[in-house]
Amino acid sequence: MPTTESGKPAIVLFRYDLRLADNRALHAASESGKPVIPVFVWDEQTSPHARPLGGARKWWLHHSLNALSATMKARGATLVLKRGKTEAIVDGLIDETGADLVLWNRRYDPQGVEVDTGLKAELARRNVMAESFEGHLLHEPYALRTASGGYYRVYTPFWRALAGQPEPRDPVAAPIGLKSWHGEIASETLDDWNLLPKHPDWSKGFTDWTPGEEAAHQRLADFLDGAIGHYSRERDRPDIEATSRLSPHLVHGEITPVQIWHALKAPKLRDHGADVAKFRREMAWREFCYHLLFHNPALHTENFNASFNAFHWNDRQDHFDAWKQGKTGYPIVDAGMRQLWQTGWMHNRVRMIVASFLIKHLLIDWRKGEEWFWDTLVDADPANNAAGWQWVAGTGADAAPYFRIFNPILQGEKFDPKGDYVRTFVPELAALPGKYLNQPWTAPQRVLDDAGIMLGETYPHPIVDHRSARRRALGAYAETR
DNA sequence: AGGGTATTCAT
DNA sequence: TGAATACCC
Repeated sequence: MPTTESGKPAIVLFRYDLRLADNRALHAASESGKPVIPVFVWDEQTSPHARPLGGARKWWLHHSLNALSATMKARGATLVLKRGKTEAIVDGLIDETGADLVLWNRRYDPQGVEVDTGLKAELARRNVMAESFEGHLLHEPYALRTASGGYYRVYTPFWRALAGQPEPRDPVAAPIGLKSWHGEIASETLDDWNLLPKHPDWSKGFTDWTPGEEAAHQRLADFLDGAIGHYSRERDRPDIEATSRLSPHLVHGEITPVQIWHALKAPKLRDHGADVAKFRREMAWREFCYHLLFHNPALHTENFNASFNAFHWNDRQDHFDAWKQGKTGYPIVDAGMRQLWQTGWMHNRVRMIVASFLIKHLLIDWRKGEEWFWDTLVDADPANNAAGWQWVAGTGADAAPYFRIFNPILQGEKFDPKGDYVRTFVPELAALPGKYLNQPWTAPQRVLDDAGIMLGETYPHPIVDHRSARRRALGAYAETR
């Protein structure tokens, strides 16, 4: 559009796409030559099914909005904050500013789609232009279809289909000069939103993280300079820095998978083809989960495989509490749960172990675990979290077979061979020799004494016995088949 | 992206 | 007798 066409402003809606680069809506607004009004809309009200943001993500959102706001300010623009129903907010802004164009990046969670579909209809009714753009996936969900027109329910064919797609679009640069709207617009303030945790101690351990677009790209650069070199071999090792840790940046849209995909083509990675390929496959899991969510709005509340609906879950609160607090008596499980609470994040391998433990050893409903993760993970993702839990539970798409029950002792020994991870997050076991580290209850009394451990006092006895819990789970699952 | 156990195989 | 293998859960 020519820059002279209209002095009327364009509204750019920000949701969880807190970035300037590869932001197609912002880019198009800027290209239009119109003055731009950037608005972050926090809408948990339009859709009755909207899921309120968890605590850890609220912490992240607070800091990420601060970062985005500052970057915008440096470019002469002001980020407006609004909370409430999207349509009402946009209507109000149009009335206030005379805006005749609204732009946003598409979302793929069903509640987001619902809100944006409603908005589009409202704008059409008002005769205001609306434009939506490809959002935070490599490919639009409707672009990948099985031969029979359905969506993929199995990962491997999904991966083949994705790998057979044309390269994802090129990322777009951050707009060079943002022509901002200079009228006064009432904005809410971050302080009003009370995003930071009420228990201030909680987020004290979130020191590994720097929310915001700049930090996201720094994280990617660090990963490509370092850990990706041994990604394929070490990605399952929670004691080693071998993963990208990009997930919280991705879920807040500070960086896009498209940017990452293209960054993986850097010449310096030429000798790491296997690692890059492995990482791309993990990116494809994220994509796969979003496809599942797109087609299954209740992915976090309903068994994907309905034959599990009759399954009888255990509701022992004391077991659930022990799990949440990292006091199950199984060191690798407890280390994971404490890493989660202390840092807002947990290594993926350990997520599978603790989830398997909750579901199979304790027979507690996967939804309860999913909710806890939703509240405590800085990367809590509507698609990955729900699909991941269902995968472990055996209720999900392409799920782990029901009889696959992780042995927390063997998993600890295999993936934390030196015990560094357990010793970091379960310090009361730090002096225990590796031989007993994942099964302290088998250590001779003298060894426990030497390590300063009193089972039942300084570290709990196992809350369930592995062998009998395993048998119980197999029996319970067999009944539902 | 597993575990447990019986059986076979290789010293 | 311990390491691979097979096979079921």
